[in-house]
Amino acid sequence: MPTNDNSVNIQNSAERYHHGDLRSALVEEGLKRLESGPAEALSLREVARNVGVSATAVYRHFPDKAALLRALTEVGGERIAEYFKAAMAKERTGKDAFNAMGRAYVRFALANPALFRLMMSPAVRGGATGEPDSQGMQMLVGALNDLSGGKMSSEEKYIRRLQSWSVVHGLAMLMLDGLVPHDDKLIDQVLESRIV
Amino acid sequence: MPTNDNSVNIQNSAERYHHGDLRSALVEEGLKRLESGPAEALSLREVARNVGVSATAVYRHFPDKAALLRALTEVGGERIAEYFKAAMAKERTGKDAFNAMGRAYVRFALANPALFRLMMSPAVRGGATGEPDSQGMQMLVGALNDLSGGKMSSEEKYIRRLQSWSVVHGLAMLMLDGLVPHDDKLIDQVLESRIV
DNA sequence: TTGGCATGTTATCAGCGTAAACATAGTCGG
DNA sequence: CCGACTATGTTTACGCTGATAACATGCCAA
Repeated sequence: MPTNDNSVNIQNSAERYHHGDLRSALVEEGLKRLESGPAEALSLREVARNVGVSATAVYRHFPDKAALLRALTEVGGERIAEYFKAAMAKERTGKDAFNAMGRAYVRFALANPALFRLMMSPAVRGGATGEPDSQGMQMLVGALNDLSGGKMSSEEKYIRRLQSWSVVHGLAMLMLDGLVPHDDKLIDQVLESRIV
Repeated sequence: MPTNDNSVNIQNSAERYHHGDLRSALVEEGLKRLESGPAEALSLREVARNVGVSATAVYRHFPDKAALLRALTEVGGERIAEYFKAAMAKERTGKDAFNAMGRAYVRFALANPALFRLMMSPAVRGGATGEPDSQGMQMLVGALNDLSGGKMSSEEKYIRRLQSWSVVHGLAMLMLDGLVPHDDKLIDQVLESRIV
């Protein structure tokens, strides 16, 4: 028998008084619910119910609903970073890399609508102004900086960065909100030709 | 005494059983509440309370909460159209006109955050895909079409239109979500230099 | 072994959207 | 002028929600 088995003992967790790893289970269930509806339609009670635990058990792991949602956005940050990594792995040059990142950004948004919205929502990000410091955002900013040529002032770079982020973010939101049809080819076309 | 006085008889409407023009009052109060918080934080009961009417009176004028919100977006459509008209009145050439419209778009969003979000939210627009057919959107589309030169195919025009809308919409959302500081000069800079 | 602490539960509260039944009053045909 | 119809209000009630307080359980360390 191994001495360092730190995995949680499962054995039909539904019947045990203590769940074992309730926090993770709540996060996982929360993510699952975000796949079938917006964050506003996510109720703590439903999450608890689906995990098989009382409604108020959630409060042993999260001070309130916003805290659970914040935990979900952290997972979202990790996931979009994976999208970016995969996109960057193929394209290496500045322009191609940024285009790949842009596609990844929009596709992530379309693949995870509720989660993406949640990640961007100010209520859950604490209302603090400034770019999120997640790994994914840092990658995006890096790609944007690589993209802009060396002869620009730092202010010019900043404006370029904002322009690029705006196109990508705007396209993602417009598609998410059903104002523009979801169409992979369209994403490429909008992000490709670089004159606006 | 005039014979054709079709104005509502006011006289201390709080004490009369019938309100007189409850529907308008509800819409007005709804708009006021949107000035101090997001649409998700707007409750029918609170609106009714502030208007001085019972909670369920709302249902004589709107089948459900979404219907009231939809009425608010209609007012929003009229208001953004006014922004656009004012912007277009000054600048007439294609490029300047579009820049002016873009500034108006972003400024409207920043001046009416909750209302703007509501107007874009798919839940309230019935979930139908396609551009909203409000007067404001038609003006925006018109300006975008004017902007693109005559030598483009209609598909190219469409892509250009999407790109322009994406920058403007993206910048608005990023500022609204607190990811980019609210700064009038920044708006001009991002919308001005046309190479992305 | 035992006592404390982390982690569950039950009971309860106020607020929400909404439906059903009832009340009031303005309008229109006789 | 009067009575019924209809539009528009109210009261009551239901089930859902987020959240707090008090109580129960069981793991772990002294």
